Amino acid sequence: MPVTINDIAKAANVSKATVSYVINNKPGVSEVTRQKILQIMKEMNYRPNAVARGLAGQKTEMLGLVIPDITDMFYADIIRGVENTANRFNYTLNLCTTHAEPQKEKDVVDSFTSGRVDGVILMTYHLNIDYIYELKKRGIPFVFIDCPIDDESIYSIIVDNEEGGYKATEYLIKLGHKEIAFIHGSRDSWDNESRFKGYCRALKDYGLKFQEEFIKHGEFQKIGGYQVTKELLKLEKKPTAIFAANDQMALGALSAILEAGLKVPDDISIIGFDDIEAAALVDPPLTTISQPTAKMGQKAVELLMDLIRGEEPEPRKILLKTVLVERGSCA
Amino acid sequence: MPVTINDIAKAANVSKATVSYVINNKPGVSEVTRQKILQIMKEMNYRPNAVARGLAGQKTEMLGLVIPDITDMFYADIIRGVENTANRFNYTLNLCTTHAEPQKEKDVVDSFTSGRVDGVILMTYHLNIDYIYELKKRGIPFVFIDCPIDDESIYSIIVDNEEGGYKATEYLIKLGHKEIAFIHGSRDSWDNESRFKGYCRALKDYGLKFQEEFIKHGEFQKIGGYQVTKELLKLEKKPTAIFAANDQMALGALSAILEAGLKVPDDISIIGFDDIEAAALVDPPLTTISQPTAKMGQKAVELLMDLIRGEEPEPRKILLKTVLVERGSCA
DNA sequence: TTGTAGGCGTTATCAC
DNA sequence: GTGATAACGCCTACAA
Repeated sequence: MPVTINDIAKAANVSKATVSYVINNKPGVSEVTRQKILQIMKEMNYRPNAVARGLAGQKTEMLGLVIPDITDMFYADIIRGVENTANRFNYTLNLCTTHAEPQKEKDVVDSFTSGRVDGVILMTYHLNIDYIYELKKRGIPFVFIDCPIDDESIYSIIVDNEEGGYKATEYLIKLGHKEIAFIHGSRDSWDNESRFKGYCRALKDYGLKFQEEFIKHGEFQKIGGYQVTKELLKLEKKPTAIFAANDQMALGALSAILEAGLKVPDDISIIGFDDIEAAALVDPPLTTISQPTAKMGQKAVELLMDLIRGEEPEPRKILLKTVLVERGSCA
Repeated sequence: MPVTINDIAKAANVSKATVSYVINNKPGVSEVTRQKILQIMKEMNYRPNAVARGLAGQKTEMLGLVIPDITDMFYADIIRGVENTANRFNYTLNLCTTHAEPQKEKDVVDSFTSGRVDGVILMTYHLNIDYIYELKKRGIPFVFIDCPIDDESIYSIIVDNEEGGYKATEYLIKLGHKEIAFIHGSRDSWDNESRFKGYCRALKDYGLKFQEEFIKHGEFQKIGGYQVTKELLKLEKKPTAIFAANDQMALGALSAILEAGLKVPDDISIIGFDDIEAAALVDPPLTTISQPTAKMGQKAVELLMDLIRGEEPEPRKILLKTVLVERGSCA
């Protein structure tokens, strides 16, 4: 049986109210009693019960984080950003992974709307707008990262994927490339679409023609990138550069090219997206577009904290820029 | 203001006790009232407050996880194992990272001993035996993973690092190597010491002599592995194989060797430890010793659940074996 | 400056 | 079967 505020009060010969005051160091307690109580708390090794405080004070100092997968570096970096920032606010993290399963996403979010946490950061792919409106009614603050839904009222942190796609393509164009292939990720992915839009816009801005045969689909998988690159290499007019919508596919493309006896970047340039850890380790190291993962986590928490404090921060969308990481796979 | 059990009770014209019974589907409620209450709960979109349940029932259905770093693949895999298993028990995860800082480790553990969680899984490097005994008095169940302290009374999951070190060395020996270098990790690391012991034991068992000049220190860092390998390559009698105490250092060693114009594994073989993601991606892919990360997480949770249930499981130490992952860096 | 008492939302122990 | 009512440990008016 852990020691409670009552035990302290008895031992110190005061009421629990007084003890409570010193716990939360509020004014209105004489220095003598305060010191005495402090002393006794230390002696008895007292630590306030967080659950009881949560009930009484209506806040748990915990925040929920819903994320697809911890073992994916991209998410791991976000989580770290979230945790570090949460700690700054004396908040602790309740983590749930969904593996991007629709049902799991709902279950997890439901479990967070039971008073367990003061607010939730969401990274989900399948929650639809109705559900999210439902969520708003539950009265718990939440912030999306990369929200797949375009609704002005939802607080969210957004990465400017289109600008990233544009930047990648422009980089290749400025390097002198005119025949640039694009490897799509998942068809229904918002991120992927934006990157593709950036690609198209860059081509257009620089007066390059869009070539249907250079557009492939790799489903965000390494193997996908590998396979479609093989197809690309069979074309009579091969591309001189490949922009893959994520690094995994770029890595796949890289293997395919090397396997065909060609050199990167001498024969073909490759640029990826995400800047996963492996990107720096392959040979040649992969040039890519890096997402500001730590900042995404940080901004999400800061926004959420404002909401928890009852503020209504504006704007509701925070747009973060990507950055080009030049390594050795483009020339 | 979320709807409470009282609101439901009023709406259904019963007492909250009755509502509570149906929430926890306990017997002793007529089918009619049960259905009626269920109906109303759904209509009013009621969900029980987890914090209040925690206070009343003395359990939070959450467990704490103290770990150095999420962005390290090794830990990430462990976390995943923990989370999956915790979910099976309907438990959710409260995650805290320490970055292996001594003070942070203490703070975090302290914060978990405030009733916030039902039990804690610890992966720490600096908590000393006194503190741990202190912890036991607090009455909260805890399980260590890779406990750095050798005390029979502490519950912990242990990886047989020595056997892993032995296995790696033996593998090289059987490949015909006689000049095997060893790159140490951190000097004060328990894991590292065990791996080194395994290395020494294997040399001895196979009648190979221990050569001081082949023993280097890389501090578990890639750059460290790189630097000491450069030194190794300057020796008049170079080693024919290198066993690095972790993959990061092995990767560093790999770069150093390739940079020197030598081939792996033709000129020098390399074996690592941990099987991080990058190990499979480099060229040549790294042969390494893999730790059973998912199982470590799983076993830790299972053990902890027994403790939470008030059992006293034996034995208190669970020893897990490593596995050799043969790839292309040894010949 | 300190104490009393009510409340936070549940669970659990009794009676009825 | 169902309903009061007392915990659970803390916070916070309000009173003294």
